[in-house]
Amino acid sequence: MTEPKTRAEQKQQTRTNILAAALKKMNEDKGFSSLGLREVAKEAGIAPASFYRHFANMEELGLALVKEAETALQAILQDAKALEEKGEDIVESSVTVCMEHFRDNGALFRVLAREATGNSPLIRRAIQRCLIGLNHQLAEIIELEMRHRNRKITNPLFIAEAISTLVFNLGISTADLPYAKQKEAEKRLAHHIRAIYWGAEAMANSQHLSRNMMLS
Amino acid sequence: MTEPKTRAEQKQQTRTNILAAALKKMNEDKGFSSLGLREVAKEAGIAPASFYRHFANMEELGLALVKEAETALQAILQDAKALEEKGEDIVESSVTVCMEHFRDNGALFRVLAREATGNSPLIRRAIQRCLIGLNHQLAEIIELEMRHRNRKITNPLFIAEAISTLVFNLGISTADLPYAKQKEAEKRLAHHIRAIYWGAEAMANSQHLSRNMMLS
DNA sequence: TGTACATCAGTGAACGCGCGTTCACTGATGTAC
DNA sequence: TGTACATCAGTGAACGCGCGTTCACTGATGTAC
Repeated sequence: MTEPKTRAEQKQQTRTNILAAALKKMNEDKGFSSLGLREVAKEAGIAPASFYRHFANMEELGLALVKEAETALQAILQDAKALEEKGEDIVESSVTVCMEHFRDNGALFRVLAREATGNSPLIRRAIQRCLIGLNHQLAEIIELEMRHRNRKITNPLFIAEAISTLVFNLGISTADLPYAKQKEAEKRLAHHIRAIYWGAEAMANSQHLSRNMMLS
Repeated sequence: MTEPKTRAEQKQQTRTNILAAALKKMNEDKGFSSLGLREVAKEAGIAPASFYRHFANMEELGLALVKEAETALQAILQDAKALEEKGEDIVESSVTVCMEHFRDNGALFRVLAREATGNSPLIRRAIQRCLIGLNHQLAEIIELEMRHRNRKITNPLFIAEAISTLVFNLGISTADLPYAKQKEAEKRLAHHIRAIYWGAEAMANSQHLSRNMMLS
């Protein structure tokens, strides 16, 4: 039997069920702010009142979901870093890995994107902090990659910001599309990112490259 | 007196009031899906039942808002095109103009961004169509600009997509920040866009440029 | 122009409904001796 | 090990509330003659 035993484990299990229920409901209806406490409780198989044994209100549930999403995003970065260290083509393979994660955790990331401009200031700030942190980590990975290849680019943090914005948006808007469309989106995304890399490198090298490349 | 006279004008005025009320409420609470019919009616100064003289339900209101946002976005593109024809520095000045529009219509664009992954499939599809159309128009402007300057870039539509995504995201997430922060965001945004332009040009010229610029 | 009638934007009251929240409770699990 | 007591996750009933929607209405505006 995989039945949990202690009370603490039981409780943890129920909490997990609530989070899963919220995610499932969001995948159906879309949108956290239009998600009701009773709705979640019903999906999770508990009485509405039981919800309060785990969260003081829906906002706290939202914060817990953001934390889950943050963990999932960290996992993507870890994968990307591993690829980098293996010396693989970082753009092509990172994009593929990314999209896989988005496929698995589409609902989770959609919460993040939605609530980044959502109802609760608390949740909004939590997401902002999360994304800023991720950008810094991505910037570090990019710098590492550049050093390995003896390249120079301008302001890696800016580049990281541009890349993560694009990945995030494309990823979310295509996560529930059919496979062929996703693959096509991957190509576009890889193209975008490569353009940014090249541009950043061109900017860094602009001192000793022909001036006629300078644009606006 | 600027009092309207005919019944049709009166009705139009009330409709406008409803849209304005919805926008105002959204700026306060954020989020269309958590906006109530009664709430909007109250803000607009009409009885709840009167709402139905203008919209069959909240979703129709949402669609009307999307249409408004689309018009506002078109205005941005017109401005950008005008700048291009004047021969000004298109990146720097377009970004400034863009951010001005985002400041004026922040609430409107936030609706667009939110509901792009929102509750109503009808609204979602309307927004998708709108954004795709805009990307095509932007791509045309970019191609025009490139021809004027005797430049070549890769796939202008891809580039337009990357640029509009970045502009849209940065614009929305900074529209309600203090002025100094906005100016700083403008700089970052201009940097991103320039990197993309340079990258796209570098990619287009890669045949007759030194190979060591090829990255991943 | 004046009169009789039609239109229809806006109203106020009423409806049934599902919401979030509270509370005293139950009963299995955990602990002390 | 057995017994008596404490803990606390989960319950079911009840609450007041604001929601979306309906309906017959009002009365100013518009139209026909």
